[in-house]
Amino acid sequence: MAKAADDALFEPVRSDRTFEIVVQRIRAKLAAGELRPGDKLPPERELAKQLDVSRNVVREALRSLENAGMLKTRKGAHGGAFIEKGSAALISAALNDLVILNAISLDDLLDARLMMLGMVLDHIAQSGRAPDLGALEANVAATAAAIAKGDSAQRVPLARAFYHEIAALTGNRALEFTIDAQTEMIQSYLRLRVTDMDGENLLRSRRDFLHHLRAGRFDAAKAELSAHLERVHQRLWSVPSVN
Amino acid sequence: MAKAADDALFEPVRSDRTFEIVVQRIRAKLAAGELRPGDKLPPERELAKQLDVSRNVVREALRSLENAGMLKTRKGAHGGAFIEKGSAALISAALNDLVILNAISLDDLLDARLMMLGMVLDHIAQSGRAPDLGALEANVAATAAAIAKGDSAQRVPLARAFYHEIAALTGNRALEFTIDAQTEMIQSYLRLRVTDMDGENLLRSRRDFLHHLRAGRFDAAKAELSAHLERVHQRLWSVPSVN
DNA sequence: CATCGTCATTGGACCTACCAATCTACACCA
DNA sequence: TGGTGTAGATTGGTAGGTCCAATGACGATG
Repeated sequence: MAKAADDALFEPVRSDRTFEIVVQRIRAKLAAGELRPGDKLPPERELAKQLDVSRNVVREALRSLENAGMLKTRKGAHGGAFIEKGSAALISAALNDLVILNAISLDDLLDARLMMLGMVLDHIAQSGRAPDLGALEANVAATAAAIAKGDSAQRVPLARAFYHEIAALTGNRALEFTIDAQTEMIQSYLRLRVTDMDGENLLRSRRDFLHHLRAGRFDAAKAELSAHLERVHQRLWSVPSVN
Repeated sequence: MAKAADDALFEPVRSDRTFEIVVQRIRAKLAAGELRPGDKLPPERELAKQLDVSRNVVREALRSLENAGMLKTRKGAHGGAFIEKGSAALISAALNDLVILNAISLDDLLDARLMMLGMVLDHIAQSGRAPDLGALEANVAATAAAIAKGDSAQRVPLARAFYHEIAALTGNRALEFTIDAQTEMIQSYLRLRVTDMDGENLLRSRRDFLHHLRAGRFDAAKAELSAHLERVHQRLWSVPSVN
């Protein structure tokens, strides 16, 4: 019997597993806009009955969707599976897995982020429009306040927001998400390794950066950002892991 | 009974669901290098016995890992769950979900990719080193051959490879993966909407691009790339969906 | 020697039962 | 009256069993 020529005469009758079909059905409803963030799916038992599959299959499908960040489940009386709105966590989880699998190095990730932040500034410079720096100003002010109060718990989310606002200067959400994902991923490593950074230095760098931006000196801003991140990254390797 | 102050005195004894713990265990073995791509996990029944959980829980855990692209399962005698090596599919799936959830628009994604490709060229230009164009030359040659033979099936993967090789010029794997993911994601839309592009035009653009690169005219190369992608994207909106 | 059938292995699907968390409603007591 | 606590209903989480289906190895058969 001829074993599968280059173009098979017959394709498999049923390649997909049942739970994958269920996933596709739900994804389709999402793509079609029939299900929107915040909506609740029917209970597992009900869903199983409607789709005529076992509850087990439904659960495996929900697991896939939940893992992909499209769902969250809550127990109890008015619990269930709720549609989430997308977040950078989707991408940062993927990046994290790629680092775990040794497909990319942390070094490359750091460089890539630096390059992309620089790209954002280049893009702004090239567009000729003066960027709206309100969010960045507010962020630096909040950082100053947090440092003054010694509130180090606030520093990590503020740092994340800082880079987010830089990305947001482009108005391109795809870039925002990508850079957010990189920041999240890198911060999850920093949290493990660095105790606390010198607040004064951080603040000076942030203010210089902002100052350059306001004056339209994008190259100088880029250099400042670059220098700051270099210092941070340096720290990442010099401090031993706390693992 | 005091309801949860800002900093809870006691954290929940067990917040994680059992299958999540199983996922963490397996991820940990991956991160520690005890499990490497290609390795096989024990059979579900065996794993359930070892971890002292139900087989159901094991299956849900495997579903999560499989969905994250870290595993693939095969049925049958010598089947099982095998560790995968990472791929851009992880990120492109995440991007796809974000588009589905309306968190980002296809437009932004197209722009972001264009910006990042430009960034790569800027980076090369700035580094001063002459890039190794071997892979790109080969790709364009293969594209020419495919067009001459009328082999349109080869065109899509060749186009993907083309952009991959551009990203690879940086030697930064994180960028490679990110750009690959964008390309994959966008191609999955193009495949739905565009019949076939004019081969002659494509080839001319590719050759011009390469010619500029060889001569070290990075800005001209960038402009050519940009113009080409503009044409492609134009097409994406002008041709009605076949859905 | 090729071909076919058999069998062990392993993932895929189903089912039932029960546990655990959560919210509602209502009875109960101060 | 009003708060308090308890019972019940709803719903996800876990257990553990049965059977089916695909796969590959091995041996029987022609």
